[in-house]
Amino acid sequence: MKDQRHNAIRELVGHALVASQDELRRKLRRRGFAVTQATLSRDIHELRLSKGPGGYTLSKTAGAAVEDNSPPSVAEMIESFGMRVKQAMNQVVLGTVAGDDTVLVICPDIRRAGEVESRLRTMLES
Amino acid sequence: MKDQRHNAIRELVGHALVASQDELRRKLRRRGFAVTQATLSRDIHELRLSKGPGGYTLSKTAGAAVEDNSPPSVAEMIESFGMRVKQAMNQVVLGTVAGDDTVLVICPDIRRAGEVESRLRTMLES
DNA sequence: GCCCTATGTGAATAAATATACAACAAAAGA
DNA sequence: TCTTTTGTTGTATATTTATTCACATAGGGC
Repeated sequence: MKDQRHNAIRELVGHALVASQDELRRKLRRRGFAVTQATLSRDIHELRLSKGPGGYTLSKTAGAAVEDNSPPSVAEMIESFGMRVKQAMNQVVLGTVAGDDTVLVICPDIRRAGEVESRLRTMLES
Repeated sequence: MKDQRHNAIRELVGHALVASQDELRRKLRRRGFAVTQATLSRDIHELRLSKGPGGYTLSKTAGAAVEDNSPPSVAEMIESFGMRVKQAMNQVVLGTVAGDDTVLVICPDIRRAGEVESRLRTMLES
């Protein structure tokens, strides 16, 4: 019975928008499968379905994804502030694209500013 | 801040397994975004993310989820440069103790400078 | 026959997610 | 400036989904 029900679920989510498990339950009942929401929660897990803006769908690829507890990287920070790096004389400017905040790194001399800029670019590329 | 938070969310779900909105909330907090689950529910809807066996993902493509040879963290960088955060009027100063380089964040106004300082401090605390 | 283990299920409930509403702030008009 | 409008967010709560527990059934070995 379970395998048939799984097929019916695949069929349903493939052809119609199914927005919740309770909706799925009602649609299945019309096809002769009378089960509870708890069972459907388990079915959805077994079928590895995804729920998104278009309701439940068969998941395309199971992304492996790794655990991440690390503090934010420089690249992530600069990215999240939407910044770009540019050197001007002895200063390195991290200006926002939208133009709100501007970050200025003031160095003792031009050579040092070049080093800082290069290092920041390296960080951003990595 | 909403756009930047959205970028951070995209970044996070692309690189790490995010299994719930509360987990996402904790990870965002380490990046300086302190918001509630309710806000993340709205963000996820706006970003049209899907939730499946691999946690939240961008709807369009299944993220490749690469191994993480991560760039240096903000905390590490600021720490390694021996910097301290301080707000002065509409500016936030990340000054080196030894006095070589000085980083200046220039904001449109004092309130915004307060936000930036607070966000940087949040990043450093976590 | 009995006992044991697997599996499947529902009811109740825990956990996760969405939303109504109020407060507030920023932007737009007057 | 003051007022209005629009957008963002948190709190509290409603809704939805996952899980725990108990029970039932099917099959295998004795």
